[in-house]
Amino acid sequence: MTAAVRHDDLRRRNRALVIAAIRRAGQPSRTDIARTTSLSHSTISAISADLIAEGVLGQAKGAESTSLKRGRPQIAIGINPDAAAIITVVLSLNSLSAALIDYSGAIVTEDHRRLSTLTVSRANLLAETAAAVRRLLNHPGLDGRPVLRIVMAVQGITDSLSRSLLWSPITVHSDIPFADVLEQAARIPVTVENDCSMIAMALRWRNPERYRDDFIAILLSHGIGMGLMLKGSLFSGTHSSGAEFGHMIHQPDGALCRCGRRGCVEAYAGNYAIWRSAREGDDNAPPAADISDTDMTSLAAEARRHDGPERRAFEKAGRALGYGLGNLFALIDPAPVCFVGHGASAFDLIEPALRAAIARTAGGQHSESITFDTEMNEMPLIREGCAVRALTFVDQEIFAPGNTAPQRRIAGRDVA
Amino acid sequence: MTAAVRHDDLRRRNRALVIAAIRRAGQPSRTDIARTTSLSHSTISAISADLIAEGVLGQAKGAESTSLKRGRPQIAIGINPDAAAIITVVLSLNSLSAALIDYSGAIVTEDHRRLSTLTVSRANLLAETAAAVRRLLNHPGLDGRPVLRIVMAVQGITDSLSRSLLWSPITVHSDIPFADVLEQAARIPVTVENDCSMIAMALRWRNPERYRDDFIAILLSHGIGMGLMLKGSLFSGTHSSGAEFGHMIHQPDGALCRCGRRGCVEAYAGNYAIWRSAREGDDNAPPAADISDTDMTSLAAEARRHDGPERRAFEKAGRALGYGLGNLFALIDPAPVCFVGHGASAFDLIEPALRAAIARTAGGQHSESITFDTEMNEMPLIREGCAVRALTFVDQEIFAPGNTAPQRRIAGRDVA
DNA sequence: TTATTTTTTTCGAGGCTCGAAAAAAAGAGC
DNA sequence: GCTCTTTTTTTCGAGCCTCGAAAAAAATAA
Repeated sequence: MTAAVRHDDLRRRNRALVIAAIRRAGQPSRTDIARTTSLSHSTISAISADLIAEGVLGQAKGAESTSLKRGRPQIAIGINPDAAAIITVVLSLNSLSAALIDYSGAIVTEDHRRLSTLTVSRANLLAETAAAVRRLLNHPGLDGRPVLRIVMAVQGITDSLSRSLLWSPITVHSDIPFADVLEQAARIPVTVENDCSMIAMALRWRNPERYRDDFIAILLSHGIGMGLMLKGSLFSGTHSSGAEFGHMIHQPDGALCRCGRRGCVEAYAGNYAIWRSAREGDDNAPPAADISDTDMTSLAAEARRHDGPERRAFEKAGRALGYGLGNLFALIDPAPVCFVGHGASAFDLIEPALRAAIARTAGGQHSESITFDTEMNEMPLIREGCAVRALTFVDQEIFAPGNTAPQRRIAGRDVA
Repeated sequence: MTAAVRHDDLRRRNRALVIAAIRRAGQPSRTDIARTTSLSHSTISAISADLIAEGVLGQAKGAESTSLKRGRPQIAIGINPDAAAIITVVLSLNSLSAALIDYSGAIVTEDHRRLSTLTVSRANLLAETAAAVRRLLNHPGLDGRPVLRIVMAVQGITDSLSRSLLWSPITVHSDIPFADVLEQAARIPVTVENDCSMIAMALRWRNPERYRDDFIAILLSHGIGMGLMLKGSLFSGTHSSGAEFGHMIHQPDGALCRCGRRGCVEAYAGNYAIWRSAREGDDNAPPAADISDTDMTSLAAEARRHDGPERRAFEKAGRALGYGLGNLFALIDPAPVCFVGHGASAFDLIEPALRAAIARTAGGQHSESITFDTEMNEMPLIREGCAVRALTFVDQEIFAPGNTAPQRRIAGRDVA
């Protein structure tokens, strides 16, 4: 039983639809928008006139209308970069990085800091995060734009309302109310998301051909993360961000996992697990805290050079990932997969065992036809995903209503 | 990017909303409907007047208005049972059962047949199904009602469009186009669904307190099936009905499953697996084709009587189910679970091992608080789920439009 | 300079929901 | 038995929204 549809929902949704269409197309004409949204020309005309008057959109008056066609030239409409701004915050192991992004999606400035996440106190972690946001809010490049949304991505489990980090491998603290604290500090709505979910958002934004409605992003790094897009929307658990692929049990009573349990996929496929298996040969040894990317690169090089424990460690990782993916496919059916992160650079070592394992599962009936993709660098993807998400929020919630003048609302918000 | 919202969508959706509210409430007044739908009184008045004029609803003129309150008495509105009818078809191992159900959800008549599904030819299977539908269409109790939808439930995997049975353990045939064939035979829109999905629908209908937005129905019988409700809608795979919980791999290279693979949950928890483990003690023995419920009951009795291979077989089943559920919970977070089918009668033997296994998985952090429910008889649930689904279709697709007179459309449909 | 073509805007029609007021239909009180 | 109160339902006008058709705008082609 869906909610009742009121009359003004109509305009709200169609306004959001128009903004989204422009965002995707870049500089479309009104006719283009009418075609992609399947709204009538009159409606597009009315909505875009409103949005231009409100300063959300701008007419690209630049003489780019070098159309060689006959007839009245199209007038390109674009997102007005100065209409608003958003902030992205990415917290990962020993690093805190924030960015100020204008309403068209362009980066205004970035702010990186090293932060010993494993040792920092709870209060300092929150204070550092708030300080990064405050630095961006005071940045001259902001230039008076109202900052309307902050989206923060963290490795770990967030609550289903996207307000707190419930648990994370990068800190000893749990239930960290980032959204509450940042909202208090900045007076701007905040959302806390899982990093891999943001990777999935970014993948769809970058390559909607391949990553449209159903696909899987798997982050291979110290641990294993997953972002899952199903039927066009991000999958999340009922109480948390869920999708804890790395902690599905691959082998009951198997290798010791960083989470304290046994036999998790991560306990075979995380960096620490591959390292442990290759160098120590003991699945029950306590996981190393941090293994550098360089270490993993040389481990992979060694595995490529000759047969031995290194090669077998990567094979075991592939086998665990394959069975895990196969179990996932049993539930959701096969879908395109993108392996993200530095671990993806060793995908050649992982792939054969992974495919062999998938072929032995229910989801692997057409395992040859499943395609994998790799992307070494996860950080830009995470930031981009946060930006897409934040801008979508702004589009839908702030600029969509149209009943009360949005300018006033923006001006009324305490920004700096 | 959702589709454009047209103006007439509004009425269509609000009409469907009103019908749904009435279906759930039974005999509500217009004021009741306004409250539950949060539409205004005027709108409810307009919509219900239309629907009554079209014959979809009826005013319960019976002097049930024994309200002791002051003021104008409420006028109860109800679904008009004669407005339409639907047919449910349930195909399971060696049984084909269909029912004719009126628009209020009451059963008009039922039609059971034994059918050797494992040996019947493809053509005969389709012919028998079509014949069952045809018998119902010729039943005098139909009484001129237009039959507007057929929903068929089958054990097995259906395609994502709900038109074919892709694979099923109850027959050797695959890719059986039930929807096409039945539509050809009856000239009525047909949907083919997974039986466990229909169980989930029925559970929510029966007990929305417990089974609201997120819950899991697990069918314990010869094989293991699952119906999954997530965020208020039935979960399905991207290409098929998906949710093949029974064929998630519990133990790589483990027990031989009916599906030919090794280590599936079903290969430990299906009836044949429990039987095999208790009586043969060899996990690699080929699965028995059919084990009667009586056999399973006596096996369970023996397991309760004394320690031994019987008891251990049920424990192994519980362990497999527990790890499987734990892996599922890692992805979707814990949710209420209902075990359905004859196998649920041995839940007392399964539960301890099941809970112990869940506690060792990522999803089992609060494993004590997870509640399980059992329901021995799956057949009524499946039929009820089909009925709910079929009636929802009729509500939304047939009676919602309102632009063209529905009466004409109904009359124009070739029914008998 | 005129005709053609294409895009954009304007305008009226038709629907929809909503709030307020009116109408309807009972019980309560004297 | 009559009037007052209370509650439900209907009616009516206002305000939006989308759409199609027609008009206006702005270019090229001849």
